[in-house]
Amino acid sequence: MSKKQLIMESALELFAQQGFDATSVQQITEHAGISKGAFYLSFKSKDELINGLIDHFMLSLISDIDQVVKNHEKDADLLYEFYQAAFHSFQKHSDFAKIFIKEQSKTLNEELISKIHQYDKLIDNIILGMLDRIYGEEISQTRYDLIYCVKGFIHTYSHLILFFDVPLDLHTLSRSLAEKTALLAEHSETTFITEELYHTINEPFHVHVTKDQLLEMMEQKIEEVDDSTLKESLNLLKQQIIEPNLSPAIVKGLILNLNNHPACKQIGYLIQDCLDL
Amino acid sequence: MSKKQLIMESALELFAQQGFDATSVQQITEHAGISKGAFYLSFKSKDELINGLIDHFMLSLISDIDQVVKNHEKDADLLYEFYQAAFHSFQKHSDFAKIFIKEQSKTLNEELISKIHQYDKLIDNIILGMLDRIYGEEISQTRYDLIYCVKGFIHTYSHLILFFDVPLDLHTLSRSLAEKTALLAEHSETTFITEELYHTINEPFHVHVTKDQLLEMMEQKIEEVDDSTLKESLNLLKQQIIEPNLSPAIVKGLILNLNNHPACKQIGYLIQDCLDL
DNA sequence: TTGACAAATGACCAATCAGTCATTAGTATA
DNA sequence: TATACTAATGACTGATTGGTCATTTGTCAA
Repeated sequence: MSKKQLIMESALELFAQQGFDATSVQQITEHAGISKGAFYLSFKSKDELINGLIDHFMLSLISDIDQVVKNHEKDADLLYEFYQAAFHSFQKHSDFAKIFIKEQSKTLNEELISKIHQYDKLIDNIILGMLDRIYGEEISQTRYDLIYCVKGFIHTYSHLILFFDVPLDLHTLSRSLAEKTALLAEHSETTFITEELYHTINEPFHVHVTKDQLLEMMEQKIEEVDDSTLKESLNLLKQQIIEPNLSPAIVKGLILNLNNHPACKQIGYLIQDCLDL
Repeated sequence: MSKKQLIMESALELFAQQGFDATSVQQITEHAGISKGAFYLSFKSKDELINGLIDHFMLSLISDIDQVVKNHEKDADLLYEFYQAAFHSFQKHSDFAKIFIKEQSKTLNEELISKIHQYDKLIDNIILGMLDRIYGEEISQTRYDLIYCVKGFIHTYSHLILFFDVPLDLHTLSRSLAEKTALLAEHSETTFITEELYHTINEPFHVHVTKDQLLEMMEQKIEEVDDSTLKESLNLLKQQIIEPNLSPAIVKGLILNLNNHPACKQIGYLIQDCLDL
């Protein structure tokens, strides 16, 4: 196991117990059995560690669920499989899930909040895609409300899984939530979250840039940056804009890479906008 | 406004923005326009302030909702009225609601966590009482699941109200959630949270305010209020708690006197609880 | 054995924290 | 005006924080 991984695992455990702020770098290094200096050889700050943890586990969680939803053929069981994937992933990475569920405190810096918001949007898109696939036009009036209901179900029941030490039957839980979701999808009629409201909330920035302008800006940015991840992400996204051939999850991940770095955040938004995500 | 109230209001605003840990006593006193020493004349520690805030607003929130549920006669509109009360209370005390929704971080000490857990149970009881009243035996298999669904709905939609600066139509929201809740209550059949599981999680719980504590609070309130009706009602109820001798109708009337005044609503709720009404 | 280089250390720093207390300001009574 | 008292102040303390860096340790090839 690399030193970076060792630190991440030690930190995750402590963060889940105490939260980000209440866990000192000292504690992390003691728990990992290394010195404070060694920590700063792997991460240039505590913030970078937190960022790394969130990126790592969020992408893992999202790709877990995305894969299940994408690979499942029968629409009949899809809701059930979705909830199963989500709760099993929560159980597998319970330390991270604890942080994800409760630590939305504004203690975090602006950058982190926006990052979490972006991941939240990714999850929204997975849920929305699933619901549209199963119910199509039937839920045109309630699709955005349904996203919120699904997330609400997951949130409340996650508390049971994460914060109480009771053996639970996730199969029954997933079946129960699939039944509830289906009931709402098939019979609920009142619209609260309109298309307009949803987009007001989720896409506050909208600057129109042409494709060519954007490609030129990306080219320039590729020259500017040093980080190889950023360079590659930008190159791949450039290809995607010229000729789309990557899966949405990959594209979204690449954009998140950009959003990690303040210098690339803006261009990340523009690319996202251009690719209609 | 008393110094204590001034500090609580200043602190609440900052806590809502930054969280408990990230807000220093220094910041609070600067924001309130007083010195650090003056803070410690009103509160013996930062923890005492946080405890006071949670007690004050939680009781306010709970008694608001409880009163609406108890006083509403027509079962048909009850769910709607419940959601209306909850969301309006959230909007009224949005700073506290923000803290309540997100700050469940374990940064808090054990005492606080258990306190929040107890308040959560009070809310559960209000919701359960309401659901039982409307649906009775019909939901015997799903009543505990329904509590979690209702709380999940409130949680997700609260995000919209609290963290985005968009004008929202709470009437439509409450109607929409009442419809959804009714759908689940009438058609959902799968049981996940059994009676046994529910009680495993929520170990038996008793009145969290002792008689002596309550009497002390009443004494204090008697000093505070000007209105002679309130003073007399409080005095009579104090006697009733020490030695019951009034008829139930009179007691109920006295409590109603208290509930009419915002400043006494909370203590009214506690007295009601203590006298087993 | 030596020398060169990277890996790792922990004493140290400035900043910030909750909480204290000697001092001062303000006010009411004599 | 003088006295007595409370309310309020803010410089201070000791503890803790994230982060640094001169120093030591470990590991090679020569």
